[in-house]
Amino acid sequence: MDDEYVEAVLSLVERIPPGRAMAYGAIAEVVGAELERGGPRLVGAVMASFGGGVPWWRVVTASGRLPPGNEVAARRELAAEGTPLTSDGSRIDMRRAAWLP
DNA sequence: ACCTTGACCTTGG
DNA sequence: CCCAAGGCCAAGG
Repeated sequence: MDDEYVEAVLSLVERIPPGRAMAYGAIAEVVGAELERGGPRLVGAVMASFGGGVPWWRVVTASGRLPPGNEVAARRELAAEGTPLTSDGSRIDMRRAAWLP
């Protein structure tokens, strides 16, 4: 992916308010609407390589599952900012937390 | 150019 | 809830 696409994704993630979240697919739709390219998998690739500088814990799968590897840190952040979670606490409740710019 | 690999998504069993 | 199948876009070997 090129820098323009990476920038678009990262700047969008930065705008997600605390306590809310966006799915990879949703991000792909918003960004793709302007740049005419990309998709959920590409967004995932961007976050994997360049997501370190943004609130990556607010980006989850469509079903609210947290990204692999950093569940521990993610849970702490989410709990701290009061993100709506499912009863078992393992996933984000996307019906309530979903956010669109 | 061909094939494999992903922080994906939806549907169906 | 878990798994498999198809569809998806781009990168890397």
